[in-house]
Amino acid sequence: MSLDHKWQKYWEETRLFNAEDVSAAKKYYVLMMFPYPSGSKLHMGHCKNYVIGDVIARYKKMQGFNVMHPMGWDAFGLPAENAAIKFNVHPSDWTKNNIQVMTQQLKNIGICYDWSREVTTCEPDYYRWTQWLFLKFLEKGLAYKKKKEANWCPKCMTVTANEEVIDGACWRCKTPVTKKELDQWFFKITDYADRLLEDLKGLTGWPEKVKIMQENWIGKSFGVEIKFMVKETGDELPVYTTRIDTIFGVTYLVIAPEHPLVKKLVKGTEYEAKVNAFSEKLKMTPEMERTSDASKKEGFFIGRHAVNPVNGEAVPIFVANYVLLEYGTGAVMAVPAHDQRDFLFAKEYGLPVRVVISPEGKKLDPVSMTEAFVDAGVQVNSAQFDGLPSAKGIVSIADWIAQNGFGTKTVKFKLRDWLISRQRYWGAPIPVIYCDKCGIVPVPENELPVKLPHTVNFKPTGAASPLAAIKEFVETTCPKCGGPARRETDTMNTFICSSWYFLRYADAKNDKEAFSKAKANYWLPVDQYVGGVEHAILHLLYARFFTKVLFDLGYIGFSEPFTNLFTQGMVLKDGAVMSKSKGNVVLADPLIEKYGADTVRGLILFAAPPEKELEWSDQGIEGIHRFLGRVQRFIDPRMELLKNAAWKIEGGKLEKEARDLYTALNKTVKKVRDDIENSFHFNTAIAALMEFVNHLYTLKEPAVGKAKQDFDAVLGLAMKDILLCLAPFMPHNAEEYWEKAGGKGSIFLQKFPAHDPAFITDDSAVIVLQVNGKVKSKITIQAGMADAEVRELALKDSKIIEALAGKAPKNVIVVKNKLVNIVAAS
RNA sequence: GCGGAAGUGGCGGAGCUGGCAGACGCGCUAGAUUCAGGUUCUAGUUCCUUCACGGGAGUGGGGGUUCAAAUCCCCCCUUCCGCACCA
Repeated sequence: MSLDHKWQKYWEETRLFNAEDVSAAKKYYVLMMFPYPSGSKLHMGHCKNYVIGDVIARYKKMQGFNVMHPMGWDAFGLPAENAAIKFNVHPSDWTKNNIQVMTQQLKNIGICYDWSREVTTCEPDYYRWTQWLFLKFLEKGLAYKKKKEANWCPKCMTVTANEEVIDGACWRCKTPVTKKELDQWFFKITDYADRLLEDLKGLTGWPEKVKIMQENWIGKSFGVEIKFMVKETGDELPVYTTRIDTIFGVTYLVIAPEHPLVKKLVKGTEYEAKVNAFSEKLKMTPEMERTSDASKKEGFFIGRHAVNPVNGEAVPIFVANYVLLEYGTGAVMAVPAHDQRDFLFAKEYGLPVRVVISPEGKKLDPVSMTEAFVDAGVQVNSAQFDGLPSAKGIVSIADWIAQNGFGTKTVKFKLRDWLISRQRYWGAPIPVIYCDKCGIVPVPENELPVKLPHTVNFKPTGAASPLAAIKEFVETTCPKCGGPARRETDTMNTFICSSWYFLRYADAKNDKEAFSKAKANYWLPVDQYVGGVEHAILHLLYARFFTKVLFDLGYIGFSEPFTNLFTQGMVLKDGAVMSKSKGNVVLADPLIEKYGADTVRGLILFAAPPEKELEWSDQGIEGIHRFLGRVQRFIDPRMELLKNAAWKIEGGKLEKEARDLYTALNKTVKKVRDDIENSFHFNTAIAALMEFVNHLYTLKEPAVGKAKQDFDAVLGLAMKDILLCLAPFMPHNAEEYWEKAGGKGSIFLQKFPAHDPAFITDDSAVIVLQVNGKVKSKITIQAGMADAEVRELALKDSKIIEALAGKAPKNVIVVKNKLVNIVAAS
């Protein structure tokens, strides 16, 4: 049996890394974003993620924490279904098979999971609780059904959430999305917009980048909703603006072509057909195209006018492609002089430009302007507000409008409600029933789970989920009145499954509830979450939302799920992210086979700091391999010293050689600890260990007496500490030496070394001597020598005297234990 | 366009609150061990110049602050990432 397997088996059999629900030790919950069981063999990209988490888990265990490091599978979702269709197998079989393969692979690189807490989101004992959570949301009015135009991916044949549309395309398959009107289930994430934004401030353990991305996505803005009125019909037409200071510059209004009021306004007029054709066209245009060229503004007059409440002026109403139905009120007041989009549109269609904000000390000419003036300035042409700085104008005009009932001050968010229904098979069925008499009826909790039928006809049809074709599934009775009823046939977005899995790990086997409150409150929030930055918005926003809802419902006592977040850099190959579809994967197995798991782990960790992207290269693997060899060749002949090594040494009583070694050891241990704890910079931690091992090879052991005794004692400790420091990174070898050295039990039950703070500085210091900032000489002094004394020595140094060439020093700067810079006339 | 991160040898990367630029590793060169290859060990390896001692330049580019700048300030260039008609 190989060394790798020997220890992997040992860890598994001794359940060494299983977390305790009750423990005197402090808990530490380290979690990797769980993977999608895609069936691709483990490649270096995967390896990097899991090895990072593994190092943290093992390190924390050696610090005496009760560590929970679980693993599970985000197992529902389109790729399984698509692959199943392609290979003509059932998604369930495909998924199960993949899980098996991936589990083995994770074990092969020696990741220490608590497998007893494994969760698989496509299993009924998991999605039962996903469905239960849906019912809770429904109960609280946080889930609702609405007919709405939604993003539709023509390839995946389902609707998607806004968060899943990247650059106007489906985030999974990159197909440009179109719009489709369907009856859809939504989660009211907008109710939580403010808290999701506010609580970001408290997430001090999150990367700034991720917080900024969430902030932008939530997109809070302060403005005024102002009521225009359609002159011809008397309809109210509210618009939203953040630039109320420009209200007197409105020269026309623009409505989104899909706006319901538009239909009414043009009904029976010559514009009706034109508007319909226009909005149809926009609907079919992929969003990417519609928004790709910011300058291509298209639209036309619809024969109606709107009255500006502040001055009674009637301005023409247009429809145009650049106004979005979903944001604000779906209509905007156009101020071409001060908004670039309006400006371009006005120039295109010959609409008037009216300046109402003037730049300080300048005059704008509407005719000769080449772009909108969007900065702050002074109010002009703005009735009683003339002369006011526009920054004050925003406030005063808003107040005045509110007082006169022209409109109200409003806060808007870019964030929209989360569309959660999917017209696909491989997901958790939405647990509701439609009854002609009773309407929408939730499935009673004791009837959960609503099991996903094991059909073979799971190909998407386009209009409805494949479940709709399964009579036995659809036809049911109403839980309320007992009459005939139909089941909902859409399934849930898989991001729901992953929005609470971190809670399930705390109590994975519970068949009475999703998780016990006590266990959840013990284990969570997650102390260290690790994952890819690609989920900065999607998963991380949804998980925060779920946590807040569950907190409000009283199921948990915390409202943020992840205290610390670490986003690791991806592994690239030939400049692209490693992925099966790109055909640029470097598999882990062959390398593990050849060099052993520890060498592969070491290389990944040593090549770059973990947050950085890593362009894969095998170069360097020899270096790690050699290092392990050097450790072995050093320890083997000195095994007796290691076996007899003490746990603590009195530094003060050591002879010089031993004391120097002891100091070097302490510095190394401190560096390793600091690098792990402060920044997860495992690359420099490993480098420090290499440096120390190199140093050991250069040492000459004193021949006899106390000097030799002391030295040997420190050397024994040094070897022991090296093993302990190495253990989180290269666990198999560490265990092996630990055993050879007669260590009792696993090395992971030992304490990680701590440095002796009294011995981290050398007795002597090398001082750099500079003349005018250039190094001219070096001297060795007693560490901590007084500045005046060092200065004296520096000025007496022969090379310095030579460099000065008789010139008198103008100034001498002494930096303690570091350098002396002598400033002389040049 | 807006926001964020980054730019250091042939390569991956180190450089803490300003204080010897290039730790550690790869690669390369020379030597030792070896029948040979591999392994291992020793020495060297930023660039220019010099037989050498030495000297000069150097952290994307240009300015500045300072005794001293990869590090702080200003301007510019490049790359990557995110957002992008959000009114």
